[in-house]
Amino acid sequence: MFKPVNNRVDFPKQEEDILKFWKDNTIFEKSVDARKDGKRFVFYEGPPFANGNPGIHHVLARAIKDVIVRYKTMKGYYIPRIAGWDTHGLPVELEVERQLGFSGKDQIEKYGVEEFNKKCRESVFKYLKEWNFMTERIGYWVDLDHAYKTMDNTYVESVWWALKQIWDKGLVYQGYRVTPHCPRCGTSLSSHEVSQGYKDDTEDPSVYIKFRVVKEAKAKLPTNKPVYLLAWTTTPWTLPGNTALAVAPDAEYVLLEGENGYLILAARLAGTLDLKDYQEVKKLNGKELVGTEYQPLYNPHEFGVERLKFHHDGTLTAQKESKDLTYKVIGGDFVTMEDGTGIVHVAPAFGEVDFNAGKELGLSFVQQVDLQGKITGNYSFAGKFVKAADPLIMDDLQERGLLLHSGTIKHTYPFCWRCDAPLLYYAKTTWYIKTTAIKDKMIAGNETINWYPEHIKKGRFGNWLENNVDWAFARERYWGSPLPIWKCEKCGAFECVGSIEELEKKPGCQGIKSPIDLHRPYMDEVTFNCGKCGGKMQRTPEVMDCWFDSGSMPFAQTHYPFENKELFDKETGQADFISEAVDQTRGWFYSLHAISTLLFGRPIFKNCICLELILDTKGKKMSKSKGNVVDPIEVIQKHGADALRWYNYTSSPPGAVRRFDVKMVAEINRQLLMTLWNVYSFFVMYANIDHYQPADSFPPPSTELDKWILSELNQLVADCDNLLENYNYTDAGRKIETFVDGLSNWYVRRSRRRFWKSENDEDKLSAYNSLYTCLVTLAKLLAPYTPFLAEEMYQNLVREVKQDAPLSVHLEDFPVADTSLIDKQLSDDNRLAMKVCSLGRAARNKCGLKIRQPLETLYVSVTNEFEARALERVAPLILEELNIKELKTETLEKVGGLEVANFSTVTEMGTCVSISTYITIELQAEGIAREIIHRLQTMRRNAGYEIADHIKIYHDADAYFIQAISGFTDYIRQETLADDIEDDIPEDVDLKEEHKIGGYHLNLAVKKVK
RNA sequence: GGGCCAUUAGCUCAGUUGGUUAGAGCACAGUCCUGAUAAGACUGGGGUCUGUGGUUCGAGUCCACAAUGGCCCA
Repeated sequence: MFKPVNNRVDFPKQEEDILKFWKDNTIFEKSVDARKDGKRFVFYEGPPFANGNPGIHHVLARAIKDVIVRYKTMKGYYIPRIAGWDTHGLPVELEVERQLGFSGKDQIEKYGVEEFNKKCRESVFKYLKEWNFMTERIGYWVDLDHAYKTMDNTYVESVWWALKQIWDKGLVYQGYRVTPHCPRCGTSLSSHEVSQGYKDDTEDPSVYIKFRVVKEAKAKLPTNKPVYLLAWTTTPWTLPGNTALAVAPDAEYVLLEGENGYLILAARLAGTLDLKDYQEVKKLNGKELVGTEYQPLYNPHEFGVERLKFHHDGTLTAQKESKDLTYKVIGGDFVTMEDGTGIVHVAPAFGEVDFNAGKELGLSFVQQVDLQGKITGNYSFAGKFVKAADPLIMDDLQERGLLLHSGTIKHTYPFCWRCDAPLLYYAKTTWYIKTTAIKDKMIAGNETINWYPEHIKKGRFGNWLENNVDWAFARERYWGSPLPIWKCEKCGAFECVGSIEELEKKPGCQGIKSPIDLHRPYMDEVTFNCGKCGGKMQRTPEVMDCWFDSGSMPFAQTHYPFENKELFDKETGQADFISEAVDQTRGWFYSLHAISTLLFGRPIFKNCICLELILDTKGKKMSKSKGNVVDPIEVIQKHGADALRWYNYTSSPPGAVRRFDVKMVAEINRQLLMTLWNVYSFFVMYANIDHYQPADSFPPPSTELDKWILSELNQLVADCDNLLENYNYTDAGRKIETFVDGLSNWYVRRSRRRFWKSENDEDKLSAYNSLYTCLVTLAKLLAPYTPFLAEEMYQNLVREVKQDAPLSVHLEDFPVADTSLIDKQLSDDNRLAMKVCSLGRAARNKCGLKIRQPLETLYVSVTNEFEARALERVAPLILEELNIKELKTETLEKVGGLEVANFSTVTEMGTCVSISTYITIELQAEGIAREIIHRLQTMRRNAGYEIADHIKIYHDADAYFIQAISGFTDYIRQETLADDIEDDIPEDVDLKEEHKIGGYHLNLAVKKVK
C-alpha cells in the first residue's frame, strides 16, 4: 500500500518536513560519501559576502550550482563541496565605520586598529544565519559546517604563499602610478571597483583658463599686449598642479586679438566659445607653439608646496626654489579637437595621461593635494576638500583676470562604489602584480574554458583579458590579509614572506604573539633583521585586495600547500564547474584565472555558467533604495522552494536578463507541479484500491498507449541526460514540462477507463506498470531540479513498497534511457491522434454538439496509404476521446466537400475533419445515458463517497428517460459502481437531487451499499 | 567613443542547418469536458517578428546600417 495522497497539497509545508528528513538522516553527507569510489567532479563555491540579507539573485546562483552538482552526483561523481565566505575588505570596514559613526581613516587610527579589526571580525557574520537559512531552505547542498573563511589564519597563510610564488617570479613591483583614489576611504581602488561607480550626468565646473605666455618659441607672437594660451578643465582643483600645456602638433591654432590681450586656441574649437570681442590675427601650427614658455598659475614655491621633477628612469626628485619658474608647451597625441580648446592642461600628479607625459618629457610634478583630498600648502584655499576648493580657485583666477569663462558641464564621472565619494586620480606608489606579463597565457587559457553562454569567452571575458593592465593588488586599509612584504628601514630592501614558519625563522624575528593572528595590527608589530644589511625589517602597511583572497580560494580553502598538498595537486586543482553572475567576469572569474595562470600556468576552471542580472517586473534593477527588492524567503514560504528553483531553471537561459515576477512562480505551481502531483495522486488512489504492488521488473507493454508513453519517457531521459551533460538545464527542464503535460493530458486522460474498470486484467496491470515507471523515473529526473517534490514522490512510490531501495532519491543513480523502447512511429501516430482530436473538438464546437453526445461517423482526410494506416492504429483513441462510433478516411476533397447539412467540417494545416451531426434515436438515448452518468458522478462526489464505494441508484423520471435508462442500465451501473437501479425513491437515501435534462424532469437519489 | 547581449501577441518566452498559413503559457471573452486534476479542451480577439536596405527562388532566421533597452569598458 502506498501512503494516501491528498491532492490539496501544501508544498512549502511539505518541503519543511523533507528538510527535516534529510537532516535527521544526513542524506546530503550520504549522497556525497556514497560516490567516494567514483570519479571526481570538482566544484568551487565562490565566497559571497555575508554582510547583507541574501537576495533573489543569490537564490538564482545557488539553484543553478545545485542542479548541476546534484545531476553529476547522480551520475556517480564524487563531489565533496564546502561553502565559503568572503570576510575581508572595504564593505566590512565601512559597515563598522558606520556603526561607530566614523568618516575617515584618522578616526580608525585613533580608535585603534586592534579594536577596529575585532569589530570587523564580529560584523562579518551578522547575516550568516539568514544566509544559512536561505541556503538550506532552497535545498542547496553544500557543507556549511566546514565553510572556509578568507580571514582564517590557514586561508591567509595560503594567500601569503601564493603571493610569494608570484614575488619569486619577479612579478610583484612597486610603481608610482596614477590610480583612482577614494579620498574618504583613503585608498586606491582597483579598476573593477572603479567600474562599479560611474555616474552619468555628474555636474562639474567647466572652466576656460588663460595661461600667460612669457617666452615664445617659434611662433612670432605679438608683444604689445599680453598673450594667453587658453586651456579648458573640469577640475579646477588640479590647476595648482599644472606643469605643462599640451597641443596637437598637427592641428591648426589661431591667435585672436582682444582689448586687453591675445588668446591662442585651436581653430576648430574657436567657434564653440563666445569670443565676439576678439578678432583673428593669424593662424598658427601646433608645432610652432611647442616650447613656448608660460607662467604657472600658482608657483608652488610661493605656496609652500614641493616641486618634483621626473628623471629618465621615472623617479622623482625635489627641485630648488625658483621665483621665475616657467613651464613649457608640449606636443601630445592625446590632445583631441572634440571638446575644450585644443590646449590641454597637464597635471602629472592627477591623471594617467598627464603622468605618462611627465615621465616621458621630464616635466615638473606638483602634488598639492593630500590623501584625504584636501589642498595642502598655504594657498588661500588650503585645507579645503578639492571639490570645495573649486569655486575658491575660480574666484581667485577671476580676480586675477585669468578666467575667461566658467560654467558647468554634465558628464560621466567615477565615484567610490561603496561610500559614494568622488574619486580622484592621484599619483602615488602602490603595489602591482605584473599580470601583463602573463596576458598571452591568460588569453590562451581562456580558449580552453567552456563558457555558458558562449559569447562571454570572446566578449566580456576575452575583451577584459585583451585590455589587461597590471593588478594594483594592495589596499591602504586595515581589515584584510596583510601584505607579507617587509621593508628594511635602513637599506630599503624588500622581503616577501610565504609562510608562518618562514617568518618565525627569520633572523632576529620579534613580536609574534601567541596564538598567532595574521591580521593587523599584530603583523605590523613583527620585525626581523634585513638579510642584506642587518637593519630592522618592518612590514609594509597595506592589506591585500579581497579579490586576491577569493581568487586564491581553490587552494586556500584547504590550506594548500601546507596541508592537502596531494589532494590539490592530484584531484581538486582544477574545477570542472563554477557559476556566478556576469558581474564576476572582472571580479572572481578574473582573479581565479589570473592567480592560477600566475601560479600554475593554466586555467583553473573548465566550465563556467555566467548568469545575468535579475530585474524587477518593470525591467529595473532591484535595489534597496528603489524598494523593489524581492525577499526570496517570502516567495518560498508562499509558493515553495521547488517552484522558485524551477522558475530559475526554465524561465530563461542563463545568459538572458530576466524580469522577476512572483506570479510566474505561482504559475509554475499550477501548471507543472500541481499537474504532476495530481497524476501522482491519481495513481496512488487507484493503485491502493487495486492493491497494486510493483514488481522488480516489468514485462514489455502490450498496449499502444503504454508503448507510446514509455517511448516518450525514454526519449526524455536520453534528452535530459544529454542536455544536462552540456550544462543546458533550461532546455532539459522545458522538455520535462512538455512530458508532464503529455503524461497528464493524453496518457492518463486516455487511460482513465483502464484504471477504473473492475477486472484486474493484464491491460490494467500494464497501465499501472507504465504509469508507475513514468512517475518513478520522473522523480529521479526531477531530483536535481525539484529535490523536495522528487523526494516526496520517491519516498511513497519506492520506499513504501521496496524496503531495500536507497533511503533517498538523492542516493539513486540518474535514470538511463532504454533506447530500444523509443519508437518514433508511435510518437508520430499519437501526435496525429492529438491533432485529429483537436480538429474533431473544433468541429463539435462549431455545431454546438457536446462531447457527451455520441455521434455516428468521423471523416478524416488522408493524402496517402501511409497516413491511412497510421490513423487506423490510433482510431480507438480518437473515437473514444471524441465519442464517435466510426472513423472513415477519405481524400481531402471528399472530406472538405462534406460541408453540407448534417456535417460539421474543420480544416487546418492541410488536414480536414468532418463529423456527422445527425443524431439517431439510439444515439440520443446513449447521450442521455451519459448525461445521467455525469449527474450521478457529481452526486457521488457531493455525497462524499469514496471512489470505490458501491451504491444504489433510485430514480423518478419522465418517460423521456425510460429508454436511455433501460437501454443502458449496465453501462450506467458500471460507470457509477451501482449494484442496482430502481425506479422509485425511498425515504432513507443519502442524497436526492432534482435534475432537468432537455427540458424534462428527472429526480435522482443515491445510497451507499454497506 | 568602444565591446557584448537583447528586441517575436497586452505580459513571460519558444522558434533547429533559411523552406507550407510564425507557436506555447498567462491574461481577456464565450463554449465544452471532468470521480485524478484549484487542472484541461475548443473558439475568438490580439503579430507590419523594432526599422531600413541587401543576399536568395524563398528571410523571424544570414549580412550591413540604424533605433530602443540592458550590461560592461573608456
